[in-house]
Amino acid sequence: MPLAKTDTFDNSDKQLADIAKALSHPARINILRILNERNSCITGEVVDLIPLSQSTVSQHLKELKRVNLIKGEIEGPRTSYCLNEAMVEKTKSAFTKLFSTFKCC
Amino acid sequence: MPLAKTDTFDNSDKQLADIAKALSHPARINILRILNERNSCITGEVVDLIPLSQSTVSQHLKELKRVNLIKGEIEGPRTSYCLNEAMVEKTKSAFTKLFSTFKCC
DNA sequence: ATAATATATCGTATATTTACGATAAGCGAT
DNA sequence: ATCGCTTATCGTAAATATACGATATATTAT
Repeated sequence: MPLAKTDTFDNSDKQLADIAKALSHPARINILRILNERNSCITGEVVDLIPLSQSTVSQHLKELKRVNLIKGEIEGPRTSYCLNEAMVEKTKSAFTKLFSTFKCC
Repeated sequence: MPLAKTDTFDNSDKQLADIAKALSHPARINILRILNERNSCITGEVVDLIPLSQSTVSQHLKELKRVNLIKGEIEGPRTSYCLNEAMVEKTKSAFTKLFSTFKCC
């Protein structure tokens, strides 16, 4: 974003757009699905399941953590990730709310 | 996306990620709301309501059109845009389905 | 024909994203 | 103390995204 006229947009739209951004890569949706199935997962397990390098997967995890969709807990030498259920639900609500404003929905 | 290992991801996840990308800018969410309220709108009206230049707004419209969330119809010298209701509903369903797979939702 | 209007596209600058390998930092075991 | 393992971060390259002004194109009106 070169210039920041962006400040004039509605705040909740900015938040929703930001979460949409976090969901805008198939690897990250994949990661959410994995964490949902396994309840929790260390980085290495995610890396084994995603066809991307360790460092790239780590970046995707970081992005999901940035928007709070997942939580990471350090357990000795590893990090255990899991869904942040509260945020997942909040996100679901936010999308539901957006679509409910559309006449056709 | 420098390299294209992306081909190994689930196809519907790739589609959903792509739509999420289209929703990942507040201006574009704003445009969807505007088109919903007014049923249809020419480019110029959208430009007047969005704090961005004409060319930038045109790009955002193009991105929304790329994923089929909106339709554009040329009407003489103008272009009239409206929501693609079928796609809006499909998108709603896709998100609903995604979130319904999460245990917490 | 020409002028005015509307809008998409071009050219361009900057920022961000995505990807990777390499490195650093932390922990546990030896 | 050192080694091995795990993972985050650094450095970097390439691709995309975002923004703008300028321009091209098409249509309507004069």
